[in-house]
Amino acid sequence: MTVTVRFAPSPTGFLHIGGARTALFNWLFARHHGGKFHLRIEDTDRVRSSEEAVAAIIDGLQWLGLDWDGDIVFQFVRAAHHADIARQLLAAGRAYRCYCTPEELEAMREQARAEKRSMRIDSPWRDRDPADAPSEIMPVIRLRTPQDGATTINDLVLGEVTVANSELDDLIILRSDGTPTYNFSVVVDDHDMGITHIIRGNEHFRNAFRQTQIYRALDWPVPEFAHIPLIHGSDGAKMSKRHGALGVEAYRDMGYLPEALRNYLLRLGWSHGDDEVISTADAIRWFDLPEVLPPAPAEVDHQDLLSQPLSDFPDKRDKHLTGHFARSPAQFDFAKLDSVNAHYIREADDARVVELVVPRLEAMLGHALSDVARQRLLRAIPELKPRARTLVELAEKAAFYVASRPISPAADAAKLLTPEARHLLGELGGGLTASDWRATSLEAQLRDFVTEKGLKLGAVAQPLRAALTGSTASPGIFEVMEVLGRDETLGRIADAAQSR
RNA sequence: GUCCCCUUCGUCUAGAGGCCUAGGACACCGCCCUCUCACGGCGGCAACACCGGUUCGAAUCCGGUAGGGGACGCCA
Repeated sequence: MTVTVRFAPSPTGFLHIGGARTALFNWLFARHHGGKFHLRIEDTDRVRSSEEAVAAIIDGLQWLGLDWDGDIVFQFVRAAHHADIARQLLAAGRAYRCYCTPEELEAMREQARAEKRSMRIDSPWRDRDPADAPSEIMPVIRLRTPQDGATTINDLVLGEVTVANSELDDLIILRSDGTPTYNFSVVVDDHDMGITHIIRGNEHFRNAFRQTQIYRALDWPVPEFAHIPLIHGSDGAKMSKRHGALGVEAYRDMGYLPEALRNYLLRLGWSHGDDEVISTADAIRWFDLPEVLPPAPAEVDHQDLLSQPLSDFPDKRDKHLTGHFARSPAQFDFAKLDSVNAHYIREADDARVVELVVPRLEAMLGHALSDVARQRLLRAIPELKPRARTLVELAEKAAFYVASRPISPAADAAKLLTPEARHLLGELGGGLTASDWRATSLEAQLRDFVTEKGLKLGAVAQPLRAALTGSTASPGIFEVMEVLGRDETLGRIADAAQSR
């Protein structure tokens, strides 16, 4: 049986960070097993769903590099099919029509709360004669769930969990308007799509029990469940669209690289020993869920098993083979994301970083960058990369390279340009004659200059930095001069020397 | 309130009864490198929620307490 998983967001907004991680885990699991990763849009809520949200989800997945297999399944178009299945359950006596009004249901919940009971609904129509049905009320269809016993789920992350059936009420599978409900549509779609493993956020854990009961009513095999711990905000509460969660495009705008976000998200609730930086290839190699071993059949030939080499039985607990899931929620931490991002910026290809930074610079400057400016950027990038944690920072620190003369120094840099310093710069400008204009030659010249003057290097380098970059912090000043080139460097020095 | 889950440095985590004087990463602090800022290197601060039990031995197994979270819709 080939592993088949799905990511099933509802298109009611952007692809938020929790959804992105769920998609990542499903994608990794499918790729690890050479299986299928499907995308299903759960758009049955016609009021809250939107085309824009679908586009945002697709855009977000593509940016993250999470490619799905086959066509996107839209749940809404399958509603008639879902309703048919629900009516089959009704015909088979495994579901029934319930004529309770919303007011009656609310009263039942109130009473349950007052009696400190679980807030479940006991519909009187479960056993009532349908002939008593009030003609003016359109009924819903409820699943006739077992009232005794318990339902057990062997969750691949949480382990075996049992809930008494008395805690689970007869859930509605078809609304009074004839449309199927979420839990029911999900089961039918997952079955039809051949989903073998359902990996999703822990907020769905309770649904696993209700969905299990639907599978059983339908006599369909129940897939494996894996409920992953939620991501919490810094306040310790669940991140949701209405509570602090941002769309992946917000992270893109904040200057994070997709591979950095993937790496960070992967490490939230999942680990592989002490590994922090994990390539996508390694992630695919290591990401797995524990096997659920079927009960050993009595006729297994143990002697035969013993004769096989041990290597045929990889120990899934071996940390080099598989990672490990946390069972408790993890707090999102921008500081760590920054650090991971900084690492991937340093690793990134220079030309790629330029392409990512140019639009940001153009937005800052308000005009398109010239070819000269782009060339300068490309040469500056190696010095810029270790100084930026995000592309936003990188753009800010790169701006002086492409700014046009005269540049305006920041306040603290302007302070360095004292009359004495300006005089010194004027002298220096005339003496910079390095023919190759390389950092090493320029450094040699400058060092000669300060020695001659009986100064320390910093006494000239800092005013020079202010003149060339407009800042007190920048890449090495000789590298800056090289990248800027002779004309621009001498021009900026002259600007500063003559400034007042 | 009911049900379920969870609890190791501030945060993400390693840990599978003796390898633990509890390891790594981020953040923070100090030192080194140094023309500034970074990067890098070295060092430091810092945690097994609590109480019992099992055991020669418990972060690890069991029970309880406390705390946190999730779910309790004709939403998904």
